[in-house]
Amino acid sequence: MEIQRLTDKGFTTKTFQKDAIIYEPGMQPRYVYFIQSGEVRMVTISDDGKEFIQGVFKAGQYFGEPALLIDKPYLAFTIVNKVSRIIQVNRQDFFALIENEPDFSMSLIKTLSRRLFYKSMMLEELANEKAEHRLLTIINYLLPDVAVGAPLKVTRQELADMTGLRVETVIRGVKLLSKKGLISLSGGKIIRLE
Amino acid sequence: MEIQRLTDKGFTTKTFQKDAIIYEPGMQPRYVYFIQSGEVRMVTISDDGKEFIQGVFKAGQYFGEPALLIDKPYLAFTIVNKVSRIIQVNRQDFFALIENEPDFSMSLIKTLSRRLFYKSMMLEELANEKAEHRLLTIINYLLPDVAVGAPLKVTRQELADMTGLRVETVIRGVKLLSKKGLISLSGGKIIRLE
DNA sequence: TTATGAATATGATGCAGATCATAAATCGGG
DNA sequence: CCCGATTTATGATCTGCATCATATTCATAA
Repeated sequence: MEIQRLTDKGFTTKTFQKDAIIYEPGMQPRYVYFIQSGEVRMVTISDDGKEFIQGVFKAGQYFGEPALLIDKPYLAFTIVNKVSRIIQVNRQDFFALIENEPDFSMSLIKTLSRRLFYKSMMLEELANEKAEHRLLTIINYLLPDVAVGAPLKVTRQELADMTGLRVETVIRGVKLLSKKGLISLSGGKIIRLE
Repeated sequence: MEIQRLTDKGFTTKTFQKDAIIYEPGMQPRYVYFIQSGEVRMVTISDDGKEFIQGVFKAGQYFGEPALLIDKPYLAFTIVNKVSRIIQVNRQDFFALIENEPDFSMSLIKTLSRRLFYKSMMLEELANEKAEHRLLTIINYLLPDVAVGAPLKVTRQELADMTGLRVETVIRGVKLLSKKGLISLSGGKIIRLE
């Protein structure tokens, strides 16, 4: 995996504690961040303090490239969910990585494409669909990542922050979806069937 | 420019008439589309027929790569705005392009990053901000592309379809923004100052 | 010019979801 | 097993924007 190759090359790891802010909107990008372990969330926060989850990144993934690549200040906060060990790769080294490692370049292209896909999907939802539809869409998007019969490890608040809704609306919406048989609940948790 | 190189290599051009649908949601991607001339829009359409503009593509640009790269069916329609001459590059040739032309690969990465940036910005707007704020944001996003003193060539309906609002709301919103001095109008058109 | 369709405009009404308040259930750590 | 904190739950009210209806203005071709 990419992280291994980086440590082999002598890149060092930095530890960030829970709730640490790795960068915030307006800052000029200096690094691309590769996660060795832990988890971070990328969120925008409106004037009245409401978070919107732009993405969640885990071990083996990287974040912060788009801003660095097009040389524009960050739009979002990146905040640590679980203590994380992170490799900061500066602009020069990152460009070298792209130019000298064709398979990294290809995987970056695919990663960007996947994120773009997700954002296009959510944009359509936020622009045109109402609460229940939005909820069903992210739930179905998240479910394939959990084992059959296992629950979705996500709070109603997190669903709210991914869909631009409010907790109360998510709580009511999830209940309705379950009543309609479109999802199945078990002890409050959303369960993957089949 | 990339298009020139493609025609040099013997790729041929196909003409699409206004309002032609190049692809639609659910279709399996087979090509990446390079625009030689003309203009297309990429839109998602909700059950009740409301369009959301995911992007607009003009001469020299290409579209359709993300779906092809991650091998998932299209999410959106791509519809011709103005008669267009388009080069269809199939999967194999497109991958060859990425692998054999390092500068194309880099420009693709930057293009994807720019689109991602735009979508992140709009997601925050649609999730958290109300009509006036959304309008000010796209207007300020679009303005740098027009000459100083020139008007924005965009209808209220198009602004509506980019922001997830309704025409009436856009009309009232634009008027308010101008009253507040946040934008300037001239004969109904939004003007770039300085 | 005038006709005709598109774009802009404006008022009235309805409704989904935000907001506010308060409570019950569940969870994680000592 | 208990306790404080987090998460889920539920009702009441408020509000921004959608929706509907109907003009008016603006372009463009005949």
